[in-house]
Amino acid sequence: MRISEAESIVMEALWRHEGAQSAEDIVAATAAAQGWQEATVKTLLNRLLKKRAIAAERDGRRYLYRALLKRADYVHVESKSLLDRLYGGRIAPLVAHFSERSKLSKKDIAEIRALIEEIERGR
Amino acid sequence: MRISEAESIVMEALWRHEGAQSAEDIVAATAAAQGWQEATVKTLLNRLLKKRAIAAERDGRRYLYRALLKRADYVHVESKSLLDRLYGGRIAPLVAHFSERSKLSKKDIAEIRALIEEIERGR
DNA sequence: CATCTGCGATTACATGTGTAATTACTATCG
DNA sequence: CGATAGTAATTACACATGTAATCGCAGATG
Repeated sequence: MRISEAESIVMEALWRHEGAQSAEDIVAATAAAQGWQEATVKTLLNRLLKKRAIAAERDGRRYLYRALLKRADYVHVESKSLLDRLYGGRIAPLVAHFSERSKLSKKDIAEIRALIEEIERGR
Repeated sequence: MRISEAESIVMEALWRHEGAQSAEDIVAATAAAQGWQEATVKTLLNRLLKKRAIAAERDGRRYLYRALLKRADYVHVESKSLLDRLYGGRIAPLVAHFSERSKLSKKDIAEIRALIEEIERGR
């Protein structure tokens, strides 16, 4: 089941906190920044419920929502899809692309180098 | 202007060849693999024309189509969007993600290492 | 108890997208 | 010249998505 762009904004808000959150919390965390009305957030929450990406448990008069879909899983699916579609499924061409295009910063390069070394050290 | 998933398949077919191609060529290059009818490809070509992502020049009774949008630009927009949405705009976390998740192959690692070294050598 | 109020549930509506079928036009062939 | 065939243009239609407004119900309040 696909998560749309707008829905993913709501998911991010849920992922940012461990525990379950009320609709009000989610609205507070997203509406202003996105220029959304509360109703919009409610709709998105309902669609995510339909998609089983989140769960709701009653808490008195209201519901508390929490993510069922894990961020890492979502991130992986999205990333892999992009890598497959645009870079033949390999990561090096992506790095190469950014190195030519956006010019990687010193920091980016140092980070990647450190990562690679760490991976290689770990066999 | 956004290029949809299906439309991008057509763009890829156009990008694969330098010169302009006929609708028939594009159909041959995509329809079977996607399980599309010819009409579907025609629709996509027209939508891409509307979006100014491609251009058509008359060639006798038919048209020859060619990409206006450059693949590198498309790839960049898509990649940057993903990086921004999921990895805080930095590339190292993406590499880290795949190193944990998909397990990078020896070849991937060697490629990335070579890239980094090349970049660093080039200052 | 009658009402208000805060939430969730339902409904709305325009646009985008996937996927075609149908229509219309224009060379070409008999 | 009229029929045919290959193309492109127009129309179709269901479902997804962005973005809300409205409805309805269960407690809180006077």
